[in-house]
Amino acid sequence: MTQLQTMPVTADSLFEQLELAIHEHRIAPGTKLGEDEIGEIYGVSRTTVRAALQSLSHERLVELKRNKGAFVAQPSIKEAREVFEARSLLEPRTAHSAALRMTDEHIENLQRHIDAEHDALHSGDNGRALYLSGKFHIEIAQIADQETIAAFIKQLISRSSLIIALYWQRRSALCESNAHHALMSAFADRDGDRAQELMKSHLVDLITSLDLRNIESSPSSLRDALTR
Amino acid sequence: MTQLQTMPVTADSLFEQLELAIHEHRIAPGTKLGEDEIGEIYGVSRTTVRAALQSLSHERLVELKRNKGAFVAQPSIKEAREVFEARSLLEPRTAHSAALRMTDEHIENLQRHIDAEHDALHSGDNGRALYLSGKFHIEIAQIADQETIAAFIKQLISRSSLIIALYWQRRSALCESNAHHALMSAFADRDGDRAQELMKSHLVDLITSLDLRNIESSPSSLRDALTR
DNA sequence: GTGCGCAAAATTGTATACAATCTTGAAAAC
DNA sequence: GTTTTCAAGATTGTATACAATTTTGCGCAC
Repeated sequence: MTQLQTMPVTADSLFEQLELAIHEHRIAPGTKLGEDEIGEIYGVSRTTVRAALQSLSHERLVELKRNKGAFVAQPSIKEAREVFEARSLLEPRTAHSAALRMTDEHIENLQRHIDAEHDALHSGDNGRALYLSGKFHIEIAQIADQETIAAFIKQLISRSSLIIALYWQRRSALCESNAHHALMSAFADRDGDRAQELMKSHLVDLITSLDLRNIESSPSSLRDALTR
Repeated sequence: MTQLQTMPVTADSLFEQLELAIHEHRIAPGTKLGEDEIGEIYGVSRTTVRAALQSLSHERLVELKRNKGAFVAQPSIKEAREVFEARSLLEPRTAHSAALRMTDEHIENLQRHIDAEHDALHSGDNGRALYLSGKFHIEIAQIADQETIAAFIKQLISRSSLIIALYWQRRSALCESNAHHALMSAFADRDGDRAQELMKSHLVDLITSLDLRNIESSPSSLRDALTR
C-alpha cells in the first residue's frame, strides 16, 4: 500500500489531511501515528511526516511523547472543561462583532454551510457533519475580522471534536442545528446582542451534552492509564 | 564562533533560547533567521534548527516564507489591535478567577516577580524587564488553573513583545509597574471584581502607550515592503 | 510455570546528502 | 549608461543515513 495520489505531498498538505481525518473522527483519540507507517501511506519521507506531526501537536490534536512517538490526543475531563471555558470567553463576543459586520454574502455562505451540514447528517456521515458544524463557528470568527481570535477558535473547535469523540453521551440529540439556525436569524437581523446570547447558550448546551463526570469513564483512557 | 554550551542542544531547548531572545528584544522584528547560521552558532544541524523555527512560527513569533526562510515576525497594526482585543477578552476574566484561587504562596511568588522586574528596570535591562512583565501575566493565568487559556495568553504576550518593539512610543512611561502593584493589592484582598477591572484598565493603558496610527510608520516595514 | 535479564528488533532523534527554488551579479544587448 | 539574460552561488525542502532510546521476546534461573 503506497502512494495514494499523484500530486506531490508536502508537509503542509499532509498536516491538513491528518487534521481533517482526526476532525472527522476517522482516526480515534489515542491512536498511535507511527512516522514510517504514515510515510509509506502517503509516499513521503519521515522528515515530512515529522513536520506535519509537529504542527498537529501545536494544535493540540496530537501529543508527542519523547522517544515514544505521536498519538492522537485524548483530552482529559479537565482539559475538556478548559476548552469550553475558553470558547465561552471568545465566541459570544466574537459572534456579536460578526453580527454587526455581516453582509448579505456572508449570510448566504453561512446558510450554505448549514445546508451542507444538514445533508451530511441525513446521509449518515456524522463525522462530516461534525466537521462542518465546527467550520460554521470558525467562519463566524472570520467574519468578525479577528484573525487572531479566529485562529484560537479554530484550535478550540478541533479540540472540541476530540472531546466529543471521547465524552459525547449518545442520549443527547446529535448536534441538532437548531442553535445554528437561531444564530442565523440573529445575524440576518444584525442583532449583535442576540447573537452573543445565542452563542453563549449554544456553548452551554454543547457542554451539557457531554458526560464530564470524573467517573474514570472513557474505556480507552483506562486502558491507556495502565499501559503508558 | 561555534558551540556556546556543553549540554546537548535539543530542538526544544533551541526553541526556548530563540523565544527568549526575541522576547527580550535581543533580536529585532524582521531579522532573518538563516538555518545554517543558527545551526553553526548552537552547534546543531539544520534539522534541529528547522524544528525550532517551526515551533516559533506556530507561536507567531517567526514567519516562515516558503523557499525564502524564517524571519522574526513583524506584526501589522491590524494584528497588534487584534492581539490586544484577544487579551482583553481573556485576561480580565482570568484575573478574576485567579484572585479567587490565590494562595499566600502565589502572592509571594508574584511579588518576587515584580521585584525582579523592578530590579531589571533600574539596572537598565529593559528587555529583561519586559520579559518579566509579561511573565507576570502568564503566571496569573496559571494561578487561575486554566492551562488552555494560559497557553493562549502566553502566545499573546510574546506577540505583544514584538508589537512593543515596533510600535511603542518612547514618550509614554516605560511599563511603570503601578498597574501590577495595584493588581497585587486586589489579589491580596481576593477581590475578583477589582482584579478584573484593574486588568482591563491595564490593557487599555498598554494599547494607549502604543502608536498604532496607520501612517506607514515603522521604518523596517517600509524597507521590507520594497524588498519582499 | 513464573519472573528476570539481556540482546535483537523497532522506533524516534539528529545529522548529512541531495533536489528544488531563489538570489546575486556580471556580461551582453541596446 | 541602462536594461535584460542567465548562470553560478546560496538557501530552503525533502530524502536518506546514522545514533540513541525504547520495546519486544526468547532463554534461563528458580
